[in-house]
Amino acid sequence: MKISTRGRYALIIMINLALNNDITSLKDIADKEQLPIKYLEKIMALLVKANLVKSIRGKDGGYILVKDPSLYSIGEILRASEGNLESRACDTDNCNKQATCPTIKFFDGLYKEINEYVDNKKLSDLIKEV
Amino acid sequence: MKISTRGRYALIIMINLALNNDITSLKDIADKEQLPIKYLEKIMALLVKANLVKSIRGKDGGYILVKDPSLYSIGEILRASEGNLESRACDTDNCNKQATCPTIKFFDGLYKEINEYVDNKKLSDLIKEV
DNA sequence: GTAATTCCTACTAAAATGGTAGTATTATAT
DNA sequence: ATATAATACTACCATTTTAGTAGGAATTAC
Repeated sequence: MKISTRGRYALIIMINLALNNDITSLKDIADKEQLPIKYLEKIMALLVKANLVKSIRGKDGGYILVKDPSLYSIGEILRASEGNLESRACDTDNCNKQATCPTIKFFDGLYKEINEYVDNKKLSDLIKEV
Repeated sequence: MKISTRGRYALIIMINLALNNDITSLKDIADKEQLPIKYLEKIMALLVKANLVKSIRGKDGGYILVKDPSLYSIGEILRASEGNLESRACDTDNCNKQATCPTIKFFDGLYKEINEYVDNKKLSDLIKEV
């Protein structure tokens, strides 16, 4: 039921990019936040792949947001880094009891609550709260 | 961000006890639900320890609920089986950046949402939904 | 050409998950 | 009393996930 460090670091990366508002190297973020750069690299790859940030290669390269911080929901950042936020671990498609399973509605309701919360919160909201 | 099978099986166990409304052996539940009895045993131990069910040892023994299904929140069942439902994996007590960390409020808000949802849902609600 | 950066692939240690196995203990039915 | 059927307890284990580390290739500014 936890957001792992992968998702949390992704948020921290995005917050840094939003605050810096310019091309920012991973090294700068890693140094400032005291986080392992090699691990951040892997997380950044997920964010790039999801088109949440643009990368600029070569010397003086780095990363930059592709839109205004107010247009990023926390949900899209977490989904890009953590995978979907489904709270039900079972696979209803391959479950032969799904028609009568009393837990499905509960899990799907929880899923909806979580998604609503994370999609309504924006990256810009996190920055304001500092 | 998932409830593992541990929590889901705990719910299934509790639903079975509620529906049967009498002393019920784990074997009966395992057979009916086609789940591994030895694994359910371990989950049941957590439920007993949390005083959610009473165990009756010896022949014709089994387990029985200690209160009406409407008095069990799903939250207390999940917390007993899964541990707390905190969505933040970092340890704020031992974090030297907590004063300025912009993610804490977000995580604590999500935690609150999740707990509200699971605490308002009752075991009896799941049964009605079958 | 050099330095600084991203990109890519592979490896790894530790923890969590989802079990299994065997035995001890308890209490009931007969 | 004893066989039986149940819970209680302890130890083990395979797989997956998490949280990294390592090394180098590709790219670009200067």
